[in-house]
Amino acid sequence: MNAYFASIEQVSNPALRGRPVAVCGRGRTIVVTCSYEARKFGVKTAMSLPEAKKLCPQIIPVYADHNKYIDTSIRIHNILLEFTDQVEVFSIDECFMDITCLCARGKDPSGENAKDVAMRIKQRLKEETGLTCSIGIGPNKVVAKVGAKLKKPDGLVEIKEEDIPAVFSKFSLSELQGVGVGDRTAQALRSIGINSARELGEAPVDLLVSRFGVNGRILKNIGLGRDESEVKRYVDNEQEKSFGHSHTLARDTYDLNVIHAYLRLLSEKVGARLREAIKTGRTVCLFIRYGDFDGTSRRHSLKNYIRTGREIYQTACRILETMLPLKKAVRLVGVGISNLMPDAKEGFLFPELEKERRLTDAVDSINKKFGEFTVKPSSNIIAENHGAAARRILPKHILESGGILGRYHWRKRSP
DNA sequence: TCTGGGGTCCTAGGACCC
DNA sequence: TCTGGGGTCCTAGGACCC
Repeated sequence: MNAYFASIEQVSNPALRGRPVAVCGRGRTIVVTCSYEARKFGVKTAMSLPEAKKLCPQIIPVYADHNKYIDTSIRIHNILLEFTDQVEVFSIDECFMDITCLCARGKDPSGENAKDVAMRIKQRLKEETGLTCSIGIGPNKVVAKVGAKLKKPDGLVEIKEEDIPAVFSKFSLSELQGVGVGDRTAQALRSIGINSARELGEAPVDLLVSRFGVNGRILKNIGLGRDESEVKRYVDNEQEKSFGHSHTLARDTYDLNVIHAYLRLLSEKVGARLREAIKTGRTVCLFIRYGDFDGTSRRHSLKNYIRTGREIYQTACRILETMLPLKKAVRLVGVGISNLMPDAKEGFLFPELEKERRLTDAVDSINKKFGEFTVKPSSNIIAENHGAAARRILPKHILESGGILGRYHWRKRSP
């Protein structure tokens, strides 16, 4: 999809159409995606918002609404599934499709070729969602993906088998970005004298394997525009293996109260995601990024599977203790859970746990109806305000509390 | 007032088991 | 007193993707 998040915002809010829009986070943030109107001013993804404003003072920042983008993606998948069940989800705004069976290819002179099918897909997507996309057609996924990058927005590029060597021989390494040759790999390749797709394809496989391990062989194939992997069927797309949330603090801090408050908030988010997916997990990961951008993560695996924000928070706190005292001010905290298992939803032996399950179920159903964090632990207010005032108002035991309804807080604006 | 937030996969080394 | 070999699981950390 083209300028995906920004385009969705423009479709859902007519006031944004034709105007420079930057979808971004809250606080110290960057441009996640920007509209083509903003790109004309030189605004790019990953730029800080102040930087973007310098280039384009009239830019309209819009706070990213991830759930909206996921919903749109699912609508797009359903449209693609009208064409074939071989729809492989690659990212929130990219899919591979195997349309071989849709192309009559010579058998029937009046039949469709790949470009006809692609035009129909583009048209359907435009009608149903108002969004444009760029489609690349090729004999394999690597070639199709490179093709899709060649013309944006609203592009359609076909690279035929016989044209691959000619097309790829023109590419520099940076044109292979997004196909498995990121910045670091490109840098490493340059350091061993490989500067283009052609040189990558011609490089001895032993050299690449000794430098890049299992990826060495894949890299050589990318240089040659080769890819043996199949397009997965939609039903065979893999389930998520982990959930996580992270947040950059308004200011770098050593204040453990602030850090704990954010850990609690993030843990609640992760727990809610986990329960929505009807899963439990047993490995909690804590990620800290310091003011100098140096980052570190630690994990801890539990014997039992957990499902609540409180349990995730408690585990994250234990991990945090192993990282104390803080050597540097903290810029970002992140909490994740992995080692997932389907939640059997069976009853608990202990009444306290059963009570907590009923509590989280009730909170989840309220939040599902009225919005995220309509009901939440009181300690979350601290993170949301991130101010000394909130910290003074709330006693320590509330910060550390969890799972008891009386200590949950009703949001003022809630219905 | 440079530098978000969501993920996956790979590797190396240690602990532990049989 | 000396001490193999196969395997799994866990963790830290790096690289990469959008």
